[in-house]
Amino acid sequence: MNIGKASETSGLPVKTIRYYEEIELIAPQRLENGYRDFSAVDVQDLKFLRRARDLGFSIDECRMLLELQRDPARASSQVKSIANGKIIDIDRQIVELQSLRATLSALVSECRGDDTSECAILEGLAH
Amino acid sequence: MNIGKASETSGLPVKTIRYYEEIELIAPQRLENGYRDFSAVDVQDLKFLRRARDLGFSIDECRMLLELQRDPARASSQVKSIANGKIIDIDRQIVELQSLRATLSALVSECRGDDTSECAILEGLAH
DNA sequence: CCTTGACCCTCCAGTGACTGGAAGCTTTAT
DNA sequence: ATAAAGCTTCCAGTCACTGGAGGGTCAAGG
Repeated sequence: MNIGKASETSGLPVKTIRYYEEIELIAPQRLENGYRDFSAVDVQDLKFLRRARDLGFSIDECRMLLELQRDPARASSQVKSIANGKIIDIDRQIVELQSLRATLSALVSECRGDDTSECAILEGLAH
Repeated sequence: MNIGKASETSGLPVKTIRYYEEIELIAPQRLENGYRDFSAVDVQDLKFLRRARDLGFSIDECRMLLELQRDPARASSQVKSIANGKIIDIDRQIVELQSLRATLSALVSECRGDDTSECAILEGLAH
């Protein structure tokens, strides 16, 4: 299967797939004409990568997860701890965003938002 | 005031301040020896930038906000609409993160996390 | 057989918002 | 006089792609 089809099947852009090869996440075979030739396993890996990226795992985390997936002697506890770390990250991000939202929202509610120049938001930022 | 003091007073790293000059967010004077010389207004602007960045505004948004701050004929409605746009962005991000968290959390709860290789998380990603 | 268009290839540059480091001034303190 | 700290510019790297130039390959239609 060449790269266009692999892209369509995996849902990853062609450019991204080439990039993943460059950083050695995947290593598809090459045909005599130089075209990449994706096996069923390669395409599986691409799908795996897409889902893991969508879930917020970094490329390095994806690399670890992929290695674990390929390792028959893995312990599921290793995978679980990576995933738990990610959940903690996400929770931290959510808390931070909620705090930003509260601050912004307070500023906005104090700003009249008319055609005069007085503005509580700018004042709040200049503080 | 030279850059080290401006950094200390504004809370922005020296490198960041130089970068802000490069992208023309600020334009401090220069002394005869080539050193940047920050006025009180420059330092105010730096503080403003730090707070706005902390609140999640992009550099381009900060540029708009700074221009509005400097413009005595501004309408507070312009500022308010930028801030409201940012709140909408933040809400979108929060929703997305919550959804990721739910998915991850469901996978994690199905994974035994022991020393066996069977792992619901990897299976979920491979799907 | 030729052409057209859709693929594929590599390589280079740019994104956002910095950050690190090298190489070389100037100033300050001892 | 010298050493340390602070300043300057310029170049490269970060993360995870993305866009484009320039060129080779392949399948279908005339």
